[in-house]
Amino acid sequence: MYLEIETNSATPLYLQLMTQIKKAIVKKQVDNGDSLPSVRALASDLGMNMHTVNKAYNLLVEEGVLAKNQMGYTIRDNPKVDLTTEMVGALKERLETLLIDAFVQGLSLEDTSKWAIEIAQQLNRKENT
Amino acid sequence: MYLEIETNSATPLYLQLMTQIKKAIVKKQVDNGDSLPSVRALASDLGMNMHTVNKAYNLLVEEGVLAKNQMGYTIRDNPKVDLTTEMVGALKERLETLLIDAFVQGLSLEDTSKWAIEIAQQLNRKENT
Amino acid sequence: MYLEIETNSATPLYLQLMTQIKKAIVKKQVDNGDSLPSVRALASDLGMNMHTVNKAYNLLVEEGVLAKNQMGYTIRDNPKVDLTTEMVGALKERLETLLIDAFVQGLSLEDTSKWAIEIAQQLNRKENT
Amino acid sequence: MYLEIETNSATPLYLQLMTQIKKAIVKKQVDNGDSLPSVRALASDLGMNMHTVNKAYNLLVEEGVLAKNQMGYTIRDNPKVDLTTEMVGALKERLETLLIDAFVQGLSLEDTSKWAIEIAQQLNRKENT
DNA sequence: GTGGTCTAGACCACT
DNA sequence: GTGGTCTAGACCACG
Repeated sequence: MYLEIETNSATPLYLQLMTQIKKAIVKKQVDNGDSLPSVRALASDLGMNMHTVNKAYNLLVEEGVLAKNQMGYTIRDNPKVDLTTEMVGALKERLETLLIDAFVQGLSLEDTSKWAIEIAQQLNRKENT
Repeated sequence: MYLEIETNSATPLYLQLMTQIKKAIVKKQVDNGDSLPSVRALASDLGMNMHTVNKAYNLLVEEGVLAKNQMGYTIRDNPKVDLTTEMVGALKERLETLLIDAFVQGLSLEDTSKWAIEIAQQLNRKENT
Repeated sequence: MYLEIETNSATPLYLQLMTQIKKAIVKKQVDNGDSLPSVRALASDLGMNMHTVNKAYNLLVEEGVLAKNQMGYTIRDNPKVDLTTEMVGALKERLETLLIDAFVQGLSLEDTSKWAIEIAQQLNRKENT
Repeated sequence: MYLEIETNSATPLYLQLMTQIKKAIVKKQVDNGDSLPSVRALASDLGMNMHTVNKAYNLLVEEGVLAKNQMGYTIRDNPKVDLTTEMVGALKERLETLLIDAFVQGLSLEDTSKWAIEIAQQLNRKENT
């Protein structure tokens, strides 16, 4: 599992970390039950603060993406928790603002759909690292 | 132009204001050249501070959504001209993380596409308020 | 003398008016001694406030570009007042910040010089309107 | 990096600050990647308010002169990429009004060119402070 | 300790 | 009456 973190980015490190882990799951570079590096190990690997990794892991547990046990954190792929209406609502809202931003710049629904398809294809293309 | 602001929201007021204004443009509730309420007037209307509105207005000018002259701010719906590569890149990145979040929750590309279509239809449905 | 004023511009109207009048002088569309439209007339012509025209005229008198007498304002071309060191200093400062802005964007002295020559040629090309 | 701010100047503090920082970049007193003083530190150094420095920094980020990450602001001297047509247009307009102002005072293109060369030489003369 | 957001209030420039 | 600038001080998010 390769996690790509950009130190020079305005988006918070813990958020980048969260999406990178999710991305690895979506790309099937990790499987259900796989255990993640320890907080300390990953922190030193990525050159970031322990607290930052910890925060990301804990939020992923809340989202149902990771499981926490005595030995550490593991991937929790298939048996996803049921989609709360809140989560769906939040996603739809993000989608709406994204579309508004696109439309106001003169882009069409077709343009963005095309992008979405491209991105989805890239995510389905399994790559090991 | 009805602007819906939620004081108890995690997203900053000025960002909410920006999307609400863009939404009004996309929904064609306002037209090119229409002038916006004065910074201070809107601020007191929405129960927020002048500087917050000011920030939103100025950012919208930078995005090319509003125009500014000596007498205030006006809608600039017309030829947006150059979509910077950065802007497209930023939109694509937002779309990617959105899709990752959706997929990891078990949603499919079809699900999100369906939502996108619904949202786009609502945005095209002209509503006056 | 054609004066081009852009209502939709961030630069103050009185400043636009001042440069337009100076431009007409530089382009020799008006000559020394020519009288200018009255404040009221010009104001209604350009659709702006009397105070605004008045301010522009008075500042041009201060700069030595216009002369004021009982009958109104006249062009004061050739016998320019001596260049105060302040005025030269101000021009040099404007030039410096302009060059800094250009250089920091990756432009060279040659680029800007080329522009300056083009602009100067256009200004020398006498056009009557 | 020495920043020269004049409190008793007609030009706003945040603009002065912006040009001073750009000047330091052009004079190569700072390099790509160097980090800038924190908003609050610089503010107290220069005897101005945090928000004023903040505004200058943020505008410089938009101009592509600074980069922002979680830990603060850094110099971004490198490939500025796309010079927007707007930016070029704005510079040319500033140059035109500057030339008009110069010509109407009896100065020639040669005079101003000479100044430009002097200024450019001074900017190329590396000075550390 | 870093920046981001929001509020409050003052003064100035432009029309 | 419009926005622009500056100050002051508070609270929050990130690392």
